[in-house]
Amino acid sequence: MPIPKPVTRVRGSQTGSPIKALLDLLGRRWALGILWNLGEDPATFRDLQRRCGGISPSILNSRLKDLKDADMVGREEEGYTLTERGKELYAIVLPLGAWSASRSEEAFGHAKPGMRESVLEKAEALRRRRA
Amino acid sequence: MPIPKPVTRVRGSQTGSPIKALLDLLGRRWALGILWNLGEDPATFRDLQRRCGGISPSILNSRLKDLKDADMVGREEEGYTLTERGKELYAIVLPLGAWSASRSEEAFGHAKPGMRESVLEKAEALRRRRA
DNA sequence: CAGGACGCTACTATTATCGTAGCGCTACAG
DNA sequence: CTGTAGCGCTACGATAATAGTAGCGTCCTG
Repeated sequence: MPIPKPVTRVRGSQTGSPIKALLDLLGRRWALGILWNLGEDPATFRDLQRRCGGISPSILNSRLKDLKDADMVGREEEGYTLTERGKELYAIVLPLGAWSASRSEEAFGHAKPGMRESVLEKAEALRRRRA
Repeated sequence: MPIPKPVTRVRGSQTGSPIKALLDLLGRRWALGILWNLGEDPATFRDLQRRCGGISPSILNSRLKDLKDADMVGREEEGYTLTERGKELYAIVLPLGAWSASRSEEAFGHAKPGMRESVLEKAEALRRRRA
């Protein structure tokens, strides 16, 4: 099950080329958030729901379906988890965490205490894992 | 949940930490697409509209406003263009292009003619520019 | 002046998302 | 056995986001 097939287009976006399909998938609300929250460790449905700040189950399920169709997440014993493809994607978007933290600090002058660290730790953790 | 107050929040998402705010912003439809299409060179309003495949002007304008508020895009003589911050972000998501192309190719064996090249050229171009 | 492109705004129709309630299941305690 | 609790998920009405089309005012060029 490939990346969003060029056939399954969504409203308006004429999803022709791969990049458009991808941007389209990631452009759906919570898609990136789910990817992000599954990045470090698997999570159960309700767990994921909590991590995302109380996302409604209908949407969570719908998004999970999208991501499963795109072969980004799979379902294992421990719950939902990223596939190889999902992990690759996660690795790509990972820098967003550190970047947003530093940028936010610069912009609003107040990074949330602990947040920057936790984000950077995440990045660090993955880097170590991949080494 | 005590929270900082980053960008403007949207429906439901309790946009707390910087990363959530960012994922929220990028999670809006066409946000990534606009970023992507502005990556290489500036574009006028209608030009951008065409590049995004006929996105409706109301949404385009709304998204541009969001991105301007987030200091990602600015408006210059030549049209809309990425700010420094926007370029940083673009640099982060740039690999998505090549990745989606290769993944798509692997998945259904046929990259859209011309697309893969154009994507890779984009990456190449930026790399040269930054070197 | 006509014609065209531009940046947008206004408006309605359609869709996506939210929020809550709740079902069927398992586990585990009383 | 009964109760309580968590789980994965579905259903559904309410509401916000997006699509799509039309068009205004402006600046050009001819």
